[in-house]
Amino acid sequence: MRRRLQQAALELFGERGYELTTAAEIAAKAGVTERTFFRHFADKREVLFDGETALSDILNSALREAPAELGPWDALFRAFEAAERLFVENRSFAEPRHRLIERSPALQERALAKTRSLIAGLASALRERGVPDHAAMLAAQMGMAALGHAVACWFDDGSSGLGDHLAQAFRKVRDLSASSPGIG
Amino acid sequence: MRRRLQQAALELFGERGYELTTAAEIAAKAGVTERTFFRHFADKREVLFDGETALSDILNSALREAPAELGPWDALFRAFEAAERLFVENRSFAEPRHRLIERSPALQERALAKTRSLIAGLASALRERGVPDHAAMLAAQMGMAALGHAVACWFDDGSSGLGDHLAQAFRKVRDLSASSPGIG
DNA sequence: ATGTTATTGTCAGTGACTGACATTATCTGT
DNA sequence: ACAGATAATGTCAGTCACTGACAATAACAT
Repeated sequence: MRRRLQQAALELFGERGYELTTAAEIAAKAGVTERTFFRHFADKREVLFDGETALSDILNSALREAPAELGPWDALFRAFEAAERLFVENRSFAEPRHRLIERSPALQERALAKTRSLIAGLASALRERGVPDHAAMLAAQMGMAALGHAVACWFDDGSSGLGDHLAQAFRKVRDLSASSPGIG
Repeated sequence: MRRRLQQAALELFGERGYELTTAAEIAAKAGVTERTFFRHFADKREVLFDGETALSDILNSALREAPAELGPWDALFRAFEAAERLFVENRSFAEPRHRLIERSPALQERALAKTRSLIAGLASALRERGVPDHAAMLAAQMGMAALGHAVACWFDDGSSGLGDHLAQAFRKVRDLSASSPGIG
């Protein structure tokens, strides 16, 4: 049922756009009532954000299983490497979805919130590895920024694999932050 | 009028919380109609997010005026230094507002969106300095993460100034990303 | 005083979302 | 196959965010 609703929503959003599609229409297309729609999804946006637990699970377990002697930055890199498969497999599904989100501020807000909760999960896993509170959040945000950068470059330039772009992104973060402001 | 509405909203949100306060109540407390409220603010959340242009302006002009030979990381540091005053002066107003936002997912989403548009502005200013497209976004995100970290530490430990925390945050980013994943 | 313009009030309407309760599957043990 | 429990769905009424259209009023220039 959830799948049917998600499918109907994707198609309608694709045709009329997110704001011009009512929840009742989605429900009707799926053959149910509007009320049923809101029993499956907390709100209209949520119908597009449902596969995110998989990524979170992979990242968290990868962080837990990473060698204890690894620092947060290397641990994050390993975690993202472990999630590479997920991105590659979902690419064809993720791209149209991304275009939808781009066109609607409301959806962008929700996407940001989802990313934020992913970051919070990463930070929490880093804290369990002994990283201090705020530093864990900082590292998680840096890592997520690097991941996003890698994915963006990967979308632009498919000739290299996501893994290559990821390693490059991590290097870029190091190089960008290499100078010492406040000293010079 | 905007001020009156914002003031009324702040008080009501403080008493009953954001979700339990209706736009009509805010308007009534300010002595106007609900319709007038929505003429001044695009939506109910926006009443709490209105002073953000000041920060954006300072950062952008600081980035434009920074010496051209400075790399993105140092330029960002200078920009944040230029905005320090703004944070110090608004601290007493920002703290209760922050507590309100923390308590409401809807407000958190909006706050994230505002931060995002700030980051986008930074990235755009960096591009004008010659930083390539995606790298500009990456650097802007890193900088914003550092700034957020500095502010968080500053809230926790007021004994040092925000400037000190900022320099420390930028150092932390460098140190965290210093290792070379994929090599070891 | 008169015309202009910006701000507000009024009203009717749409659409997201919720609570309460009835109805209908779906499943379980016998 | 049957009765009873459990879960998913339908129905309905209602609240609230938000919008468009138009009237009323205030502020201001001429």
